[in-house]
Amino acid sequence: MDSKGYLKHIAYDSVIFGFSGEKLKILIMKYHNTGLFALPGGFVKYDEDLNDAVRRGLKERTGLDDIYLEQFYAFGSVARYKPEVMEAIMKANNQTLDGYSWLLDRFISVAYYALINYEEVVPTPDALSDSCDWYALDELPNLMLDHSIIVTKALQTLRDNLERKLVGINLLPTLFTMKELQQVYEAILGEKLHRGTFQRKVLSMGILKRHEKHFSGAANKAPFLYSFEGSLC
Amino acid sequence: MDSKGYLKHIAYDSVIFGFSGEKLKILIMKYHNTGLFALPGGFVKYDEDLNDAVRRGLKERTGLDDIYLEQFYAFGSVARYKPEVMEAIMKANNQTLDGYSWLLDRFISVAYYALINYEEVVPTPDALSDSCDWYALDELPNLMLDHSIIVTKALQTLRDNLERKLVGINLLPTLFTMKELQQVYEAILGEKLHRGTFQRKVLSMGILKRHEKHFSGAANKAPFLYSFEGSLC
DNA sequence: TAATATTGTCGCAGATTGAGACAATATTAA
DNA sequence: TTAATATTGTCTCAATCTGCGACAATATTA
Repeated sequence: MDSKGYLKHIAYDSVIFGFSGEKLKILIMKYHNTGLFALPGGFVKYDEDLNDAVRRGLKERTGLDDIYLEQFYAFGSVARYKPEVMEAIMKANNQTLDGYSWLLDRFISVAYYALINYEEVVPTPDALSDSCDWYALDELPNLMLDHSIIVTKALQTLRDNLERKLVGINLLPTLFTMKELQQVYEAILGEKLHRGTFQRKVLSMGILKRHEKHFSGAANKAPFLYSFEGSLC
Repeated sequence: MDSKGYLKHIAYDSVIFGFSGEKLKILIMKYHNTGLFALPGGFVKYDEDLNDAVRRGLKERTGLDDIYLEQFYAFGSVARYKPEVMEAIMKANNQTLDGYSWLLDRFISVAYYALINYEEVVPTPDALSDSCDWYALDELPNLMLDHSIIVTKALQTLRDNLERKLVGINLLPTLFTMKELQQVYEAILGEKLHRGTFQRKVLSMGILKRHEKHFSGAANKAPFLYSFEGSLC
């Protein structure tokens, strides 16, 4: 157990979605002096639930508790085992490899996606990285290892789950307009939706509470504000 | 690396579905002299893809290659860490623990479900178990650890995926009648479906090929036989 | 006061779904 | 040989859902 109290061979990666400027974005880390971009990830302590490990990592990266989180796949191919990548990251940080050789071993990574309110987040790098920043899905840098595949699968799973639950709400502030909610859905699905149909469908689910109108200062009729009614899905 | 060439801390469990007697059934192992029942599972070799490890295990348990297989969740709570269970199994087999202490360590288990043609399978126990047999979902014995939860989640995921793809077909022989297909769906969903509506919907998907009629010997109009047309989903 | 951009809602046509009905047919009973 | 029976293949009809345009309401600007 020379692995600093972490389980060997097991890692997690997280695809943290936010919504801003009518676009879906995710958090990406950039490692010191390597030009390497990666998903936020981490390891699991010996006495820690896998899910708790991920929440711990999310808290460190975003400052948030109580995040909407969904596990979607465990990536376990041999092809993703590239010790030279981890070695480069360690060396760029002047770390000796003593006691860290377990990091060069093979890992199976359990991937999660999270949905958060963009405005509440303070992206925070870790010791090995010099940035943790938002990137729009259509403007991602090249990601290391199989992280691009992980992002693709995260988005696909999110789309599949979108119809079952009203998860899109987790990407918005407590109060939001129908138009904002529609824009979230359009960003996730990658297609335009008909305004009337969307509103009719969402309201028919009976889980939105309508509030007083919001006078935005724009040259048009003021929209209602809504909030989510019910337990976190 | 005293773990016989397997990755530490990582296991898999498989929920292998078959259809027989109008019921959904799964394969359950019974361990020697312990009264313990469990899902078929195993470990991942150092130079082996996670998915390949599961297929290797399925081949051993069922004799089949090319199985419809879907990963659905990685179970990683600390609560599932109960070394005394594994110890009891080993002792009941007169195994010394020398060289096997890695088996008493904590494991995260990646769970898969498989859909197979019941009639093609020859259930085969492994060295530690004295049976590998079919159990109907509503007549399962008590399963060790969190395996009951794994089964529940497998069934739920299967139901969710059922509408998206025509996966139910994987539970039937190459040639089948519309009634048989409907019975598979009813067994999975746990509810009766309307005959006319079901047939219309399935045929509208355009992925079934109709063959000549099948004279069953029953006192009624002979049904058509169908086969699945297209690539394995 | 008129023009403009959105919003909230409605109505209609087409598609989908749920449920029953009826003829066709393979076998058994008379 | 013929009638009875059980199941199959298909159809129809009503109810519901969906896509899409239309129209009035309204907050601001010209």
